[in-house]
Amino acid sequence: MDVHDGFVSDTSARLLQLLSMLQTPRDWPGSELAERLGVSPRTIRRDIDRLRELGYPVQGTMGPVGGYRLAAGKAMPPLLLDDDEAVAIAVGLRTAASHPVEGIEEASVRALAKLEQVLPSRLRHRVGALGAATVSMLTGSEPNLDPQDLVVLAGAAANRERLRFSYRAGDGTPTRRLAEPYRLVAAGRRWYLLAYDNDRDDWRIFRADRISEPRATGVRVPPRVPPEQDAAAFITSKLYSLAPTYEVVATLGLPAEQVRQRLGAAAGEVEVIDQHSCRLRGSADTLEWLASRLLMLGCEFDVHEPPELVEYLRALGGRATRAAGDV
Amino acid sequence: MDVHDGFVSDTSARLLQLLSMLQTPRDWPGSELAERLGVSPRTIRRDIDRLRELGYPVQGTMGPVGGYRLAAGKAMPPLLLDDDEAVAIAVGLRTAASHPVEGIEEASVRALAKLEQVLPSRLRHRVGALGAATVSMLTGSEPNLDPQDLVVLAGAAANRERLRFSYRAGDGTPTRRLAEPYRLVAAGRRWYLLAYDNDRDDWRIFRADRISEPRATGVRVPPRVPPEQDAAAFITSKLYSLAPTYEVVATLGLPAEQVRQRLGAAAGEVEVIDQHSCRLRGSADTLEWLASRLLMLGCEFDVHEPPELVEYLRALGGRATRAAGDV
DNA sequence: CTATGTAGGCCAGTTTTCGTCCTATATGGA
DNA sequence: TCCATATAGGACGAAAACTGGCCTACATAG
Repeated sequence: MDVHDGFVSDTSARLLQLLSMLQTPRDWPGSELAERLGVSPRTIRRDIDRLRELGYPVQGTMGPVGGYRLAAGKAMPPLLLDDDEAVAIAVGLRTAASHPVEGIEEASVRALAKLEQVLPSRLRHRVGALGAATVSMLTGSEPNLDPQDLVVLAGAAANRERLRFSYRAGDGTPTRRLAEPYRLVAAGRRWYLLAYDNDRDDWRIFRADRISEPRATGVRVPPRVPPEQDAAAFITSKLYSLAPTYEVVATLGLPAEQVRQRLGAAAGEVEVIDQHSCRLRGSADTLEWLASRLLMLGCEFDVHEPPELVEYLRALGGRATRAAGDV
Repeated sequence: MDVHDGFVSDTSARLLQLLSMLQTPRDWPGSELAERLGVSPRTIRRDIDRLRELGYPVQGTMGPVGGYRLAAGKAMPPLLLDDDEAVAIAVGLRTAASHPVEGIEEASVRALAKLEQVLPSRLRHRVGALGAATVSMLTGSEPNLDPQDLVVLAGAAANRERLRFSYRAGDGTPTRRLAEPYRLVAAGRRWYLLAYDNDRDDWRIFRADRISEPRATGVRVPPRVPPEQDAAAFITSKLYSLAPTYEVVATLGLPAEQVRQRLGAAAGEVEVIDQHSCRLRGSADTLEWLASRLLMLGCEFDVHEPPELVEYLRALGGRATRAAGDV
């Protein structure tokens, strides 16, 4: 709990502290709130009213064991976090940004940008240290994508700031770029930046994990007209040339229902074969990801497509068997 | 952006909206803020002053391209999230709670509890749907732990509320329990609840993933004296009888430096053998976790200890090889 | 039934807040 | 170099809000 109690007896400051206390999962008697905030109980009751008028439903239970606490309303109240909680959220969002969850990719980065913008520097160190240990976990041999860079890209896109960064192409040669970012989008577990390349004088799509050292120049540019009215159309039209996706077909030795439950509905289509097996059709963008999910099911399975996955599984199986070879 | 502009011309409400806008990663000219909030520019400047006095450093840049934005200060300002961002944070925290990051386990659950307490119900559905797809990913065959239950446990512990839940013992038989939770702690990727069992009249440690349907009774009980002055001591003394941990010894065909970088420093001790290989000693609590991390390295390796891991790798290797067998 | 908690009306005195002036200063671009 | 535009902030009067101290009503646990 914040212990910078006492003065700054501003009404607004008191309301914020009140919100902070009420977000704790416990009941606060009005008398205790009054004492801690240094005002009369009557004022506390008025403050509670104020919060309610602002749309934050403070739930008050009567009787000797009663008290106030903040309940769920129709709008999100401002979250008042202590240091540890802020770090925990930042770490969680960084991993979420590295392994985006379908449907909330952009929101994750927006939230991370919002948080990192105001995160005290002493906490930033902790986030970096903790994040480093977890980020490279599922990426396997993928080049690791720094969430911090993502935040810079998203910020520049939102702020219409010109951006300078170095980009290494598919063959590994790095180039220095100057561009006006338009949007940062996620497609199939990868991040792409749609931007107007000032050197090439044309629109380009950059893979975020090939961008390094992005720096916002601070120069704001007027919003440029995207190549097509709908940016999403342009992206999807060009994306498949950039994103190698694998179409999977496999037979699994597990009831269809269990597979759906374990893989989640987003995994693809699951057809029932018989009581003990099913067929899975889906798509993914990295072999490591695919192989990991299939093996984690713990059941027997046959992979029919794609051949790359078969090859990868053969190699992985060999490594595992050899690792278990000489005890 | 929130578009419930206009009235509710309360000073506090305006300050909150101002904070909300300033957290966006862009610059806001004072004139635009004044227009949106329906007050004069002078009032905006005064509000900015107020925020600064509250400890939130608003950074203002002069000149024709200037504007205000919230910078990182020494304390966390209240986070004002829109719906999508709140959902993204909740999803991130749920996965973080299921796979706790060392050092911030409790903070993750505290933050999640704080957020879920005030999360509007319409967003709660989305969180549930999105979370279900990701939670069961790394757990493998582990019984999945509902983050929602964790929140209830943490809340009850913080609020000193008596708790009713059903607990299934190691042999699978479920029992109904009534207990006074003391603390929720994480140890090695698992959650444990230290509580006073009212039926048994003694202190017990419950594994959180074996608890189902926890319900806070709403009855607050006076804080009970923990069995030893330091709860952590009691827990660690009893924990190892509950938590099966595996001590790993393996030889990896990868330079020690790369292993440290890829696995993170927390993975264990890495000894240099020669330029191309190293020896890893560490501990983990699930075989799936161990095997996955080792295989994701993509290098050849030999597992010396424990025998269970060898056996698991042999089985997994067999499955992978068979899956790749008939193309 | 009683103690304890929330809920809220009323009133007077005080404080804060707001808008409209004003000037000073820093910055980017023509 | 000069100008337009931005932040930064002082002074003042009118208006609005806030606060504390009363009061009563009502719900709940023991």
